[in-house]
Amino acid sequence: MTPRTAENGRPAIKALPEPPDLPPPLPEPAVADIRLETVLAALSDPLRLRIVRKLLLESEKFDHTCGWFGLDRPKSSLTHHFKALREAGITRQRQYGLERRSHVRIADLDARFPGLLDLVADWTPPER
Amino acid sequence: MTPRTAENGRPAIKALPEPPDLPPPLPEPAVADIRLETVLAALSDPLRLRIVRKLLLESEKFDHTCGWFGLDRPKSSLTHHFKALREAGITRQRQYGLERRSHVRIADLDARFPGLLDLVADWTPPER
DNA sequence: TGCTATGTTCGACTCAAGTCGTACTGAGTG
DNA sequence: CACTCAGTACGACTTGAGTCGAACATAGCA
Repeated sequence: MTPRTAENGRPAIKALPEPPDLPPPLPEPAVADIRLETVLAALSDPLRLRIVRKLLLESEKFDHTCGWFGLDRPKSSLTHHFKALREAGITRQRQYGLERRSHVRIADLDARFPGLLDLVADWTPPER
Repeated sequence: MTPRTAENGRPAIKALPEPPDLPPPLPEPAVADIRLETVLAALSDPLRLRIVRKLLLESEKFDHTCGWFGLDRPKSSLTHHFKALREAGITRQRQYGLERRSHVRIADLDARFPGLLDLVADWTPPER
């Protein structure tokens, strides 16, 4: 594992290479249009913080469906939160048949807001 | 000016030494109790982002009154926002006679969320 | 004593966000 | 074709945040 920050010993957060031919991403802001206010607002919700953190720390394959997260909420709520993350520029979503899979736009966010994703990865959810 | 981060050339953001005898701070969370969700929510408002950024970049004396910011809002709105910043653990406020002066808890925030204040300092307000 | 200046407190209003149920869509499968 | 499964779309509800005006509090000063 290549560490994300050389100083600490935390596991790496690494952008996975994108396979060549993929379904096009759902509508999302361009890198230059990602706004700090919007990103912070999107990340101020504990559920979305959990989603992004889990994507950062536990991603195995290229991207993951809503169901992979094991969130105990109705589907309509999940749609809401995943849409918020995508429209803020935090995640990218692609349609694979029926499934809509998400991953974090690591390179884009690192370029725009260096260090931000480390804070998310280090976050600990509030107990109970 | 000692740079906050050695790599870039941005002006320093430095915690100023606290004079020995000061009025006690208004109620605020302890360092360990500062929550990322809360901080991000507090910073997701453009006006508060402006306040913190201005404190980081233009602070000259130890701390500043509400009026120093030159914000064109009624006083009750300012009270609301400064309280939100203080209760999130971002700023510290002290009462000097009639005035309530604020400064950013730089050391505390750096310890808890390294890099976060750099993002605020680098932020550019939306035009118009 | 009164005036001014700084800022709080309260309550009202508006609006956005989170929450969810229900109905729908569209791909895969038998 | 009928069925299931992943997820969207829509609308309703509730809550909390931002907005502000008006009234109040208090330190300093003339």
